[in-house]
Amino acid sequence: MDYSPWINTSLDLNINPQRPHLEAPINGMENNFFSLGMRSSSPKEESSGALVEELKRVSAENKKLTGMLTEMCENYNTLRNNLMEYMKKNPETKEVISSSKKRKSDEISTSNNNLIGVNGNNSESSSSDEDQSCKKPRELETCIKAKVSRVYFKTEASDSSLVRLTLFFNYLHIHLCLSALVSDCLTFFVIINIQIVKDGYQWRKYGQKVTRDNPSPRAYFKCSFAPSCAVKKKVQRSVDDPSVTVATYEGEHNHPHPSQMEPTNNRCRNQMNSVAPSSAAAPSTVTLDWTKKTKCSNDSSYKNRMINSDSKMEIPQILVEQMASSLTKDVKFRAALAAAISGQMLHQN
DNA sequence: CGTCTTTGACCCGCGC
DNA sequence: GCGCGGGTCAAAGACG
Repeated sequence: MDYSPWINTSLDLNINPQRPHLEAPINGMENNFFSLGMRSSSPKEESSGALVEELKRVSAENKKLTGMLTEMCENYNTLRNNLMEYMKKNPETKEVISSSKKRKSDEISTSNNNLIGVNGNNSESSSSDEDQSCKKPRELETCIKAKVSRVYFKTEASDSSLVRLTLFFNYLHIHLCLSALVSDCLTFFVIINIQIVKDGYQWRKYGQKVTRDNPSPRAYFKCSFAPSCAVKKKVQRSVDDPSVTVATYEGEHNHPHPSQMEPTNNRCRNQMNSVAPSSAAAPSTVTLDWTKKTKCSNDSSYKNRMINSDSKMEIPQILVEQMASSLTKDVKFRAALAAAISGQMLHQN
């Protein structure tokens, strides 16, 4: 193990490309934690100057990240406002009735929930062939009888299955109770992947088809969380705007939201956290189950906070709460934290 | 080895 | 009746 006093907290944001003192490779976050706790042999005169320099660079990076986060929050607020305006202007979209060429009669009576049309900027762009066919009177009648409901979501096509926010908490000064124990500036570098899963449910892909009016393939999913759940989902990129992915939901779940159920094992938890394969399954990353908040309709307090708060600072506060909660639950984090504390205590003794 | 994804074949409704 | 097109099935392969 490299007991170098230097900790590479850089995020490579080109804030300061020249970092001659950061030559040692970083072998993961645990190493950083352990090296933090074990460092004791370096003269403080040498480390203090470099630490100041590092602190400056890290501060610049943190400033940039703060700007990125602020921009992201602004975009979110803009999108949400657009949605609210659209919902006000087009109240009928809440009750859009769609048709379906159902072959199975049992699917007809599966659901009777409302349909919420969620379209951001171009409300018509994401209209699929289903809702267009609904405009036909005959099929409209069929729709009413069938009470087949659908929920339309508009998502970024950069990730068709989930929106991944990678928040870089550059030097997350976890002082907490440690500030009393740690004499030096204890700096943790934490990369947190927050996966905002679209709905949090568990889906199984059972088909894919290229439709006539859209070159992008349409994927068919079934809810696989409960065998008796007949909810289906279709995911297809918008024909008008390929950068937009449209998910069409059919039916109503006959089981509680997965996030509301306590996972029984790690595998189950992993499946709940990601409905699609995660490409950034770094060993030291912490995955936050964002779905616990974003789709938990029963959590009225959180819902009100999200709806009523237009302040940009509200979201970071929520993020902080979730991060703190997830960090404390993470076994690796606790182990690394304990190692760091014990290392510092040994160092002081 | 179990689970999930892929993909070609098949089924079924609808229009002509 | 036939062809088209959307939706579904299921075997095979991929993956962890």
